[in-house]
Amino acid sequence: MKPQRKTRIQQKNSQAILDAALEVFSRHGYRGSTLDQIANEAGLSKPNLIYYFPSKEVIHVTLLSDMLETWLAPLHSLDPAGDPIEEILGYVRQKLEMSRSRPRESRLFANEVLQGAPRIMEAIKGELRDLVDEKTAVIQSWIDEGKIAPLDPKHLLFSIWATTQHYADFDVQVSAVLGSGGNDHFPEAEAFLVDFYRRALTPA
Amino acid sequence: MKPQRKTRIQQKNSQAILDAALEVFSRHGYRGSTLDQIANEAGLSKPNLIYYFPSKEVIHVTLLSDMLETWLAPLHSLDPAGDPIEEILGYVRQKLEMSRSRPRESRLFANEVLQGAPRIMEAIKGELRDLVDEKTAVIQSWIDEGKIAPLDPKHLLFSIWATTQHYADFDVQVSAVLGSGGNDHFPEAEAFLVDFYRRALTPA
DNA sequence: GTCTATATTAAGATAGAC
DNA sequence: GTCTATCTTAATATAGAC
Repeated sequence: MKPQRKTRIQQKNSQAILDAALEVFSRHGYRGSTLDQIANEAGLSKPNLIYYFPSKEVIHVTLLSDMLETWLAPLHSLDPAGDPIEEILGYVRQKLEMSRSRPRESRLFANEVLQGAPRIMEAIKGELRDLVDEKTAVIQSWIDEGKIAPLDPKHLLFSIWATTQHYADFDVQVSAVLGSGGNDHFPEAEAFLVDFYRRALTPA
Repeated sequence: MKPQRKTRIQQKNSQAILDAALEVFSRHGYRGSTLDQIANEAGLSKPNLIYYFPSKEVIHVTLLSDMLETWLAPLHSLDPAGDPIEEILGYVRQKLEMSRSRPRESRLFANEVLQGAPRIMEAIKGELRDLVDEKTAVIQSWIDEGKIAPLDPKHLLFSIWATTQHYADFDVQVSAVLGSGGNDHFPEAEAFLVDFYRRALTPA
């Protein structure tokens, strides 16, 4: 047998570690998380965990890098040739869907930015900022053509990030305020946000 | 001299500790913060800090309790007898002003909720939820009278919390994306949010 | 009221047997 | 590849001198 880059068991364990680390880091932040918790969650011993990743920091950076592409994908897909209002509403829907399907990634990112983004500032000032510049230019052109209301495009994006990620990052507060047990609040959140943004964006 | 409840020096040191703790907890979360950091920031020795507060947890809970009243004040002041749109826009302005003047409190709260709100869930399910129920009933009555657009009142509040607190909690990302050095982005944030909510809330 | 010194626990990481 | 045992450092907290 030729040597493989990773055996099946290594693939499985690496994945289990990253999944466990996402669970722990997303709730407790970097410094609030321990290798013991991660190893426990992954069903591995602490030294075995260190066999796969050389340090706590490497696990954290791996998670952040892995998620970045996924995180930016919805904004990438904003189509300059599409219908302006529907494009933006589609972006809102996709971002909310990310909060629904990947709440841990959202909280991981929120924790990192709250703490001053020490491990991800480079990407924020690079990739993210470039993409925002590109897409806000598109939104500005829609405004100039009178196709959507004249609202500052960058602050419009901030509002979309804030309102959609809120349902992942502040989930315990949302559930506590809405009551009604373990209900899924995303359908009514989507109905609200789509209606809300359509009203705000439709030109007078 | 009669004994005082607290000498002047005790008042000063207690305050210095709480201020330092707010600085540290708001950036690193509960478990990510250390008494060393707090003592250092307060200009006191670690044992001296423990002389004033019996434990790390007590300091944290004190901060959370102290801020809660301040935090809910803007929503308390929403006046059922006022002009509906102006009342809600006033609430948006007050919440944004809180993000500007008290970003550390905002981040402290965000950290706590992100981590599942272990130390504040009681207040969220009690005081906060009761107040939200009271004020969303007011907003619903405005909707029923056709004075504002028919948008789910609770999700409307979530959106206001999310968009205004975003400028405190994600400040490093906002600054990185907007660029332009150490500029104060709050004036343009206020202009955006007021315009945005006025459009969304004005009945068709 | 404040300090130095230290007890105690837990965290990140390593050594070496199997 | 995985484990037990352990090293090292740092964290919360306490004891006791001043």
